[in-house]
Amino acid sequence: MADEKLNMASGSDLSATGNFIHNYIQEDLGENLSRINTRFPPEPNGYLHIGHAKSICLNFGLAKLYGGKCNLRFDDTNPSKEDTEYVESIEEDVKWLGFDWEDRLYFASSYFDKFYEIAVKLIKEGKAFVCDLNAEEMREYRGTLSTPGKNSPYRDRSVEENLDLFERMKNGEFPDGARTLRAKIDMASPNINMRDPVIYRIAHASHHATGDKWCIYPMYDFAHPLEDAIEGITHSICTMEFEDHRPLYDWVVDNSGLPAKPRQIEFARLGLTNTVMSKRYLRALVEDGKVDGWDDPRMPTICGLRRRGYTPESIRDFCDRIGVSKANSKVDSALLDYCIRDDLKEKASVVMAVLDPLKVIIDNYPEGQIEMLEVENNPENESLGSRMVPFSKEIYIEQEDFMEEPVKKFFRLAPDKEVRLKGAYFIKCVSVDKDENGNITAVHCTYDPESKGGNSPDGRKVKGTLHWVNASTAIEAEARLYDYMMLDNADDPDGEMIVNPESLIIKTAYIEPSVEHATIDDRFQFMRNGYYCIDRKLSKPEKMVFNRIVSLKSSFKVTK
RNA sequence: UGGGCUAUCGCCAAGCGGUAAGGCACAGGACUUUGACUCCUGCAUUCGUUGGUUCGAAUCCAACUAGCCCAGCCA
Repeated sequence: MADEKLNMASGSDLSATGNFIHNYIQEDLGENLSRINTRFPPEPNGYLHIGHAKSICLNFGLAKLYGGKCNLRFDDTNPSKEDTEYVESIEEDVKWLGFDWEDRLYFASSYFDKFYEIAVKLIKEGKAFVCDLNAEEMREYRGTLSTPGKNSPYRDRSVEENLDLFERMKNGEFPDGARTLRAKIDMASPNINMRDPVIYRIAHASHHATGDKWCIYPMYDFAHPLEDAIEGITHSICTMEFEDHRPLYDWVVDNSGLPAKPRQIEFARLGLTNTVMSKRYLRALVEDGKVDGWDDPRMPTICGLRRRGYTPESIRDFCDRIGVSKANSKVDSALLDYCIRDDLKEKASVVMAVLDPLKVIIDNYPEGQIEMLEVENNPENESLGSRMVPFSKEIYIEQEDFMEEPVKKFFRLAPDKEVRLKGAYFIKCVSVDKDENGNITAVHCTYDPESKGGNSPDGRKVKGTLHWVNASTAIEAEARLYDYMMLDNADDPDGEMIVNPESLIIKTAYIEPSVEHATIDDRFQFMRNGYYCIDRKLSKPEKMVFNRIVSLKSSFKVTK
């Protein structure tokens, strides 16, 4: 089932062009490869967001499509930033998105011995050296974007001395920053990444997985290609900023002595309107208390989207629709909205809830009577069945569904106008109660007993159908209405982060009693309003809290 | 400014020398016991610009222009 979905999500037609990565893979498959392997390689230093979801869908999707495997690998080569807390949340998120790495859960840190061995090999071959330059000196020697660097004075140490020094680095004889191991490539390269890059640094830090076993750690540029080669990854897919690193990636693979020859392919990161994606800004929002943690329902994090009520299916569908290219881009958040509405429209039961109540008194309805009316749960999906909804003399409708002086083309309730109450009766407005200030306090109607269920035997039509809720039996719950986290494109890196002040509006919702036993993964459409779910963090049986996942579209505009 | 990359509809994005797919958004209309959904219809004589090659160019060549990335002992 989940597999079918995945297959569909990644396009099952092998001849489909899809994107440029498919083209590369198909070329490679035609030549020297019989199958492909990919990997999703997060550093466990933070929470995953929807940009990672794009990469996850891409990597797992490609592997599945071309009959290969996708590994989950933690790129944990920098102990000062990493923590097991993050590996747990990342595993949870990948699983929740619907992907399965089976038994292929790997850690860069489990290859530390192998990396060390290869570093020693490079030293012996005269391809790496221990450098005593400090950070500042190294920067000076590196040159600039437009001027070449110059060789480190330590570049020509003997193999023996390098071997000795490197071992002593490993043994903890030197403090952090005292020395580095560098690849000996070309200080005059126009590509700065090739100017004798550091491949090992000293860091007396405890590693989340290896503890205090090591005090030297490999750099990304050295470790990553080796991780890929060791695991037999054929296509190492990463984001565009690593494009300049590809020559170094290839250099490391070529000089590693490892037989594999993974190919690095870069694609553009996901940008989304009305939000921020960079870890730095997301962290700032959390730390400054501008949002309710990493899982705030406005956040683009996977845990935030999950708490908001997005389904894994909708996120996969989104990732599938946005495509993959090398061009910088920013996808309209309206597409994500579309994806979740599209997924929920046949899955979610439609219930009635009123957020801005206006009391309606049905004058000719028997006092004290409550009758149960059967209403289908989803007109587009009969398999969702039906439920019973209580109805009586006093009900609530939305304030916006009544106008004492209706604007043109207003076909909801107004004096002397007749409308249908969904699944109940036709009602006609006969009078209005007002307080001393002239505010409407209640609307009086009469109902047509013949129209039970919502149709009149005489065949007369009404233009409007309103949702409603019985006043005496409604559940009072909290409704949290969300809007985009950021105003338009307010992610100004230099300015203060301004969260959209209307991104969270809390209201009281009066909901029909059928939602009483709703649990965490239940999702509903509040009729004519939007899709909602239980907030997994805040909702309690005695005081339910619903998150609005996304509103319904509306083409009705009041034109006074 | 050295190197790398990118530029096709408001937003994504196919296209790979034979005469501009698709999705979202938007606008009309039909339908409707959700002003939702669904269904029709419309939405790039034009592919950053300018030249060139060709019977023919978004696709090839040249020169411009604009944007993004790189000078961490981060990933």
